[in-house]
Amino acid sequence: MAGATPVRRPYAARMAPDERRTQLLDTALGIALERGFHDVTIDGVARAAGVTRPVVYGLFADRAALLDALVDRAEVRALAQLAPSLPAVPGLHDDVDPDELLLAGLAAFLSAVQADPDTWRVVLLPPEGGPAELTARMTAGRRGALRALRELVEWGIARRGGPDLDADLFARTVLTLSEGAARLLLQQPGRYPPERFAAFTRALLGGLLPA
Amino acid sequence: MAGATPVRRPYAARMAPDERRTQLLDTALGIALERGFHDVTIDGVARAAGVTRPVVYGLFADRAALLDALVDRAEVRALAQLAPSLPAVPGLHDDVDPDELLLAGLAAFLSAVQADPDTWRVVLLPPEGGPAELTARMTAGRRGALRALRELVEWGIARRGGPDLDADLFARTVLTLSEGAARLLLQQPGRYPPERFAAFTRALLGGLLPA
DNA sequence: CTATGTTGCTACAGGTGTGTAGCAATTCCG
DNA sequence: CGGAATTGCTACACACCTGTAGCAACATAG
Repeated sequence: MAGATPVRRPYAARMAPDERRTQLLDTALGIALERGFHDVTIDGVARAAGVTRPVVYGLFADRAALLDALVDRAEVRALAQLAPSLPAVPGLHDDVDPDELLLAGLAAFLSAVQADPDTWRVVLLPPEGGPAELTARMTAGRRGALRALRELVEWGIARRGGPDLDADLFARTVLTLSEGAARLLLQQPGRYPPERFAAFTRALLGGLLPA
Repeated sequence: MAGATPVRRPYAARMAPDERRTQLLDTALGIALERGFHDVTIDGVARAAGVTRPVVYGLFADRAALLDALVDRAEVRALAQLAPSLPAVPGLHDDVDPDELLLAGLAAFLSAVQADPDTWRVVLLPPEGGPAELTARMTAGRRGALRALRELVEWGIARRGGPDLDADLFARTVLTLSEGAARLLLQQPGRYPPERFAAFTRALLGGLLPA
């Protein structure tokens, strides 16, 4: 039929590098949330953004760099939201109620999650499938969180005078349950509003009064 | 140099289908545990097993079927180990201590994990990266476990007479923490022996005595 | 209405994986 | 020892992804 009309691709809207960069990150974010990190490919992102691969390569060195930038942005955002409400470890005799501190922390965390769900979805996503660097990175982040929590918890246990709990396990418990709560909140905000977790936690802690 | 000697591949040891099948599943298991489901490919399994792809295709229809068989086997094994110690829901007035029931359940679970770590590693592996079917399947399994747990927990809360806890959240808490404990046990059995979790749980529950 | 920089595109070369058709080596049994 | 029957292998046709080199379209300032 027709004599090989080469069919040039319609030119994508031009965009300043910064703008394109965030557009591409948003696109990558969408794919990561839908199908996991392992399905974030340069090719896929380019197509989803309506652009060709070289455009992506102009802004990110390779797939690893793209993913890195993606979680980097998420971490920065997440921390920015959280930082204001991160409590320092009080002194042993300060007049601070450990239970209230924990509840306040949980509330702050959950409301951050609620305020910017997609960011937190990334942070909470299992790193499986990403390159090893990514996994290492996210594991390191979790370890940091755990360390900070453990200090708080040690203070809390000493201060509180209830049962003498294993601080390490308790810190892990708090972290794990908080993440679990966040996941439920993200999946079914209707059924699992923050207040529900607050009430549950309060009931648990209330039962744990010092003898 | 040489006149195109075609270099035939050394013939792999012949094997009856059933035997080969389990060999391939074992190989796939190894890869899954090392690098996650997403890196279990027909090609990779074939190579790791010292065999060519058609051999694998002779036993599994495709990658999805292979993964399905893999987790299938793991689920069967896991359930077989667990079934003997799965408690039925006691009557409201039966003479059973809910705390002891929970502790016994945890102990049984952790000792199953310890007895067959690789099987449980599969069950506890995040399904991310596998095909959607796999994710659906593993999610369904978790839902089943949760349903069973919730019934037990409802009984326990009523029977116990402590604080009136949200049964759904409590069941989720137990499930999440048990999984977490299993993961720790699998990663660092030295630092996190089953008794440590038992002691921690006992301390927690002990603090929760009915008023 | 050009000239120049910017942004995007095409095209290539290569890697790894999927799934299938048809042939070749082995094994086993008469 | 000589056929089946069984088991494994080679080869092919795709599909999708990675990176890169060089060209084409656009935008804007003069």
